Amino acid sequence: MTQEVRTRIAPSPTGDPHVGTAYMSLFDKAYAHHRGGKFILRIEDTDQERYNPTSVGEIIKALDWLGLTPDEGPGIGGDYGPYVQSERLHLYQEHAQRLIEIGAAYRCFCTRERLDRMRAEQAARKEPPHYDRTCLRLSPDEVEGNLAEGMPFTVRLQTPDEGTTGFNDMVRGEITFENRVLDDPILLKSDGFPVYHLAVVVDDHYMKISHVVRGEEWISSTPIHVLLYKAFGWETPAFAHMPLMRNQDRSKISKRKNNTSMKWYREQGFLPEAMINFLALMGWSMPDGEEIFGYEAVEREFSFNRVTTSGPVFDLVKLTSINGKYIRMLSDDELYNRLLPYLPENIDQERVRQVAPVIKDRLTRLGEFMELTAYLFGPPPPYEASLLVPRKGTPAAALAALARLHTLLEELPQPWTHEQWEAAMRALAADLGMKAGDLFMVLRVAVTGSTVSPPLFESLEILGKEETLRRVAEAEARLGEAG
RNA sequence: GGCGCAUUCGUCUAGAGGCCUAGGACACCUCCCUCUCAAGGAGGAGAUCAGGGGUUCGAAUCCCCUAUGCGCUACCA
Repeated sequence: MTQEVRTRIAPSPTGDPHVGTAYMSLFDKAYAHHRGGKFILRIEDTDQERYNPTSVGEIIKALDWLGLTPDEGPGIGGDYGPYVQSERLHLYQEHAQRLIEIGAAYRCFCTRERLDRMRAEQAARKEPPHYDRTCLRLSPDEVEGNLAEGMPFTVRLQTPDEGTTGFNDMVRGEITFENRVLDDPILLKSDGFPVYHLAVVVDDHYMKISHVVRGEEWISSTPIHVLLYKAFGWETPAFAHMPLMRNQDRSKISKRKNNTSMKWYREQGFLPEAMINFLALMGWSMPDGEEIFGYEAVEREFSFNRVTTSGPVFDLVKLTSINGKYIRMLSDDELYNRLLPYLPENIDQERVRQVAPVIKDRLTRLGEFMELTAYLFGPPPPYEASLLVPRKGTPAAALAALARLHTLLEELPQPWTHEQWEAAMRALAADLGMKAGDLFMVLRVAVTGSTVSPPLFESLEILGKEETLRRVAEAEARLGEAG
């Protein structure tokens, strides 16, 4: 029997849930599940200085929202916990100790100050920065002495001086590094916390991670990880380095140049399924070229062979376009339900139900609903009387048109539905010597306060006869004052 | 600076030696539909496949060099 496929996402809880975390999770989960395996969440909170306690919950919430809920993780359960690194400290310490014992790692008593000075000198000499191995040359007695004095120390991996270390990347093929360019990395910090390199290898091993799927930024440190697996005598997992999402200037996506918080996308009213579709299109494509597809399709079709190697620019315009498509695919009832979290507390929900189908084609984000339809829930925004006057018309003519419109609307029979009045209004326009479109525009401005609006007739129906007439009367007054 | 990864329309991509006078999507333009705006439909413009050398009967696809971009180069991840 082959080994179970297990992938993981390992975010550090340092702030808002990052869109890059969602991006990686999508492929992690899709691949694992495609192979009948498991997707694991592990929290990498070994950097105490950047730790943010609310972040873990936010990350889980964001993944849930997208439908990327992990199979194992903190608060979720699983047989390989704990899934938070700060609860596994003893493990890293034991393993660092083991590396020292077998001669693969050594204690380093150098202070930050000395290291800073050393690097400054190297830079001055135009040498690449690297640890000078002062502490590797310490005699056993010196080490014992330092320990006895209680000097703080870090643990460094001793990297080989010769040969190469490589690995086969599932998206990029063979990648090899000269061992001599490898610096002796710190594995355990002086506060007893591990550095990423140690923690990730120990955890991935004990959590039985079979495929390490992560960002391209990790390629350079993979040889260290490979060396660690070797030192421990463990089997190395498969690696897949995904392309990095980019800002418009092609630098690694950042919150200065993009909205990187998943919370933001949710608040704006991007649909999770649109988000998934968009993310899946970055660096991956469906075999049949389909561009609108859901998570199930990604899971069914996913393969690292179809992952692109160059970093895609994150394009909010395209996301918005996809989001609009998904909104239009919603039934009226679904749209109504999805809209609810984006509405003010005391809104008239029945009216929302009426408005939803009318606005559907015009919505690009759920959060846009109120700004597009405010005039249907309250008075129209203030507008200049001149807006009521058609381009080639006069204020007097507009006023006359409004008066006729007023009477017409008043006299129209119930039920108050537009099929009845459209013909009558067109006739009125002809009678007034106006283009129907111009007459409709006068009414539109009177009712919506704008020359750009959702459909006029449906708007009148929703507002009802009384409110419509009120607005027409007000427009007449406004024009009267102005003229 | 060193090392690594990358390079097809503005952007996301298709493309695994002949099907490519390079296809699709977003954005853009035109037209149709139309009460405005959208949505929808039909068209259009847009890439000498980074550049240069090879290999081959034939290269966007394979190899080499150069350029450019990005990443790493922390007791961050």
